[in-house]
Amino acid sequence: MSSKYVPMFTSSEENYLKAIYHLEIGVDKGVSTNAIAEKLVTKASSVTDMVKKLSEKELIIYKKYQGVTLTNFGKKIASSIVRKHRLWEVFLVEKLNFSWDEVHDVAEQLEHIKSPKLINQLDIFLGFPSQDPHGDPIPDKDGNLKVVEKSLLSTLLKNESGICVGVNDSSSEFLQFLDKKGITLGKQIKVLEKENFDGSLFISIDQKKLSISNKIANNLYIQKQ
Amino acid sequence: MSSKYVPMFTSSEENYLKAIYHLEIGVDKGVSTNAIAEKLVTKASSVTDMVKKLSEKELIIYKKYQGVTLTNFGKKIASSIVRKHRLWEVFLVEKLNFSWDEVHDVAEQLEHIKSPKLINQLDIFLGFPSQDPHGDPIPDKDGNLKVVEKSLLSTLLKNESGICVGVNDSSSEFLQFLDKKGITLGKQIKVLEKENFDGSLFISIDQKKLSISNKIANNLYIQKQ
DNA sequence: ACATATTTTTAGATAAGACTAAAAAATATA
DNA sequence: TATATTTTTTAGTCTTATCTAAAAATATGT
Ligand SMILES: [Mn+2]
Ligand SMILES: [Mn+2]
Ligand SMILES: [Mn+2]
Ligand SMILES: [Mn+2]
Repeated sequence: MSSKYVPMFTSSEENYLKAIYHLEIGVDKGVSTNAIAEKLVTKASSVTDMVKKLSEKELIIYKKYQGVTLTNFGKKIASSIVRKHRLWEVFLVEKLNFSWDEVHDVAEQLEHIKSPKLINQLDIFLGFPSQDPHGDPIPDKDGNLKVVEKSLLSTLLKNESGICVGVNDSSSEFLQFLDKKGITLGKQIKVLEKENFDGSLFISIDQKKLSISNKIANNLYIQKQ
Repeated sequence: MSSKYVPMFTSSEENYLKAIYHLEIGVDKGVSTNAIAEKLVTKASSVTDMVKKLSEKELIIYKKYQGVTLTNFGKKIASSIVRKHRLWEVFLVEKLNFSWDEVHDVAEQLEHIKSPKLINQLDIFLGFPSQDPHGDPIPDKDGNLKVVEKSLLSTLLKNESGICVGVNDSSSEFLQFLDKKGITLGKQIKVLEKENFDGSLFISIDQKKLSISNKIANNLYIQKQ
């Protein structure tokens, strides 16, 4: 009888790994203590303590004052947490009738449940979704992401159009704002006018026309057509 | 990522409340420190500490050396944890293809997820089940249990029969043993012979006949016919 | 280059929840 | 009733994860 060694980490350790995972995307330097502290709404001194522990466990590379980087091992753990988070979000929306602005806080709890079988079966039950309700990709078991081509709505020019495929900000305020305007994933958006002085857009979606600020356009991902 | 959910009670507090809830069923005295310690696989001194805290929060009545009793408030919290535990067990078996001997440990984790909407929607999704996979009743939102008439198989006499409706021991060893013998909830069992000297039974289930020990018969609930 | 500002680390404290060992109270037994 | 045993509580320690305040290192600006 062979039993596989499954490393156990505390929820706190997992949250730090996930924060570092998100923060190191697209940057080549180490992730700073302050950046982690800000993301986790904690103090820099707490981060220093935890970062020493994670380094001890070979989950991250840490040298004093140099910031941190995930090791391959750390990446594996972090992406498995992200995978769980996003699969649970799909479950909540698809099966339990949650709206996309209600799922995040619950998923923050569910992502720490330890059971390989649970997450495998959930994946099967949901039909192997590749994206969560916010259009973010769900890592596979090996941590690989299916990268989808997407651009910010703000990069569209006048008379160009695209399909709404994701959000940059997934705060419930922003998501509820989008709901109010009838902007949901999958919908087509066409830019009818673009104001130079403030970057605001006049767009059409469904049969409706509306204007949206530059801030909105900077937080909405579309797939160009 | 930045939202900090402040739970009303910690997982540890909830586990103590649940343990007391189960231990005080059918007894009129306070639940002893040692009984709680044994149930939670911890030390009596730890129990004393926690019991003081729960008493402070008016979840239990505690007087030194007298054992503890849940207050109505404590009962409400405890039964809501049991409700969550059992609903999650149903979910795992009905939707995720877990077998009844695999669900308990995962449900021990899931029962501490804080989200009233989650548990309401889960209840709807599962079709308002009244029992968990082990035949145990699921408390409603107010903590009320639908009491079902049931007896131990060992109380059946020769030539009497009944429907298998629950287990007294839900350890995975016992449940796997039942699986191996083809004994699952809903099946009819008839007592063909009853040995006086050791209490063992010779029974029929489906088309098969088999003998089971008194220990088994003492851990299986049936509804008499 | 050097003073200033910012970032990061250290030192020490706190709180929750567990433990061990020993004291105190309750219970059982002779 | 006196003694022995068991149960429960207390006292003190440990670990994890936080915090504040202060020191040290790094980055910035003139
Ligand atoms: Mn989320
Ligand atoms: Mn998401
Ligand atoms: Mn259970
Ligand atoms: Mn059960």
